[in-house]
Amino acid sequence: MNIGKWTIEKYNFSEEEIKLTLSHFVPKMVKENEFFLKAGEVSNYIGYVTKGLLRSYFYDDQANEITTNFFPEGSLIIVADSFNNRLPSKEYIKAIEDSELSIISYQEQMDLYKLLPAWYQICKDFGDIKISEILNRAESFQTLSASERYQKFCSEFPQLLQRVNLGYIASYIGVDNATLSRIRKKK
Amino acid sequence: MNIGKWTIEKYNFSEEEIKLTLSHFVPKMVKENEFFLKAGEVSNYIGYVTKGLLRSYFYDDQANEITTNFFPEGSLIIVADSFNNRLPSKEYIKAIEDSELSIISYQEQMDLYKLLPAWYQICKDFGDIKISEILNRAESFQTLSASERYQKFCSEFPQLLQRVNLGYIASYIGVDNATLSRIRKKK
DNA sequence: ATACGATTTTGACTTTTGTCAAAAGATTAT
DNA sequence: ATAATCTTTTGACAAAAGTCAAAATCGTAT
Repeated sequence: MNIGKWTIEKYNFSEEEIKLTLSHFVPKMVKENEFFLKAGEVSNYIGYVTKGLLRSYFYDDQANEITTNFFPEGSLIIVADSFNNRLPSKEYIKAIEDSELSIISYQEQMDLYKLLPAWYQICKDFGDIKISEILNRAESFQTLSASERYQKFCSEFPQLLQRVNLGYIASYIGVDNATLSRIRKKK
Repeated sequence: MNIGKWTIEKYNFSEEEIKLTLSHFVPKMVKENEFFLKAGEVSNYIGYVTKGLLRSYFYDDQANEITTNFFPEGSLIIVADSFNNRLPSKEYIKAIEDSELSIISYQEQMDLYKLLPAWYQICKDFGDIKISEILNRAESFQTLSASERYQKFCSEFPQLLQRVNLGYIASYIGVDNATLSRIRKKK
């Protein structure tokens, strides 16, 4: 089971353990424009995207839709605050394309902690990767101009450029729609 | 041992286990303007701040000093990328005031994993708190204006206002020095 | 192909933020 | 107390980004 960054190879699991882990996951389809999670619900699943593309977003005070993340194949979807602390989510997660996920429920995941002590380690490592990703994102906002953030987005996620609305990208990099259009125009 | 958000109370440790945990920590003083970590070094300690105030910063491409965090009493200092992946740090961590920390080395911490399986859980939970903090920070950049970010900083960290240079705050909220001065002027 | 809706671009204008350099104010060392 | 240094404020200006509304473009369903 090699799932990109989210690999469990390095934990030297036995066949047994791998089977045990995988047996706790179930497949799930999410059709284009359907929700994997709605704001107000408590996130009850971690999802690994095997196919397709989803995005997360929420509404700010002025009811603007703010895109916070894209989840193409190979992504792990965890709505950290909601899933970990059993709180209602602020975010929606919606499929941009027909998508296939492999999901594990909160409860199943708790069971795994008991059956497989390494599961804590795995989850901690996954968390560490998330931390690096978000730090990187915060740093971009802190130090880069709108146009530099767009450049960076393009080089980090070239595959997404063809697959998502520019409006989503604009909001993801924290820029007005019209401004992104102008940024793209000049070179 | 109640250390604010970073509490180990909820893990229902025995006296033994608490002693075991604490025995792995050692005290460390960092005088004003001294470094807890320098860029280029591999971060070898997690530090819990019991007294004083430190900050983390790095230099961007144009050699601007960018403040990324403040660590007053009650903070947990982990330079995630460097500590977890044993990579040289981009960041400096320097004391703004004479500070006292309680630190645990990478190795000691690894030993704790073996002696105390719950240590993984604790570290995962600490990571989850960090994730929420950084997400909150990224969201501020994504959705708030410079002056709103300053307001938010003031209400989130009122104690820091009196204790750190405005220049550090400006950089932390991603705003030019002169701009922050003007923001503060008008009301 | 046509028409509808959604997305993207454009124009004219405003507001926000940055830049640079100088002045004012604080702080520290001698 | 004074000089030297660091921090903060200010002014004049420039650049970046936002706003609003209309036009152009694209995609899809009929």
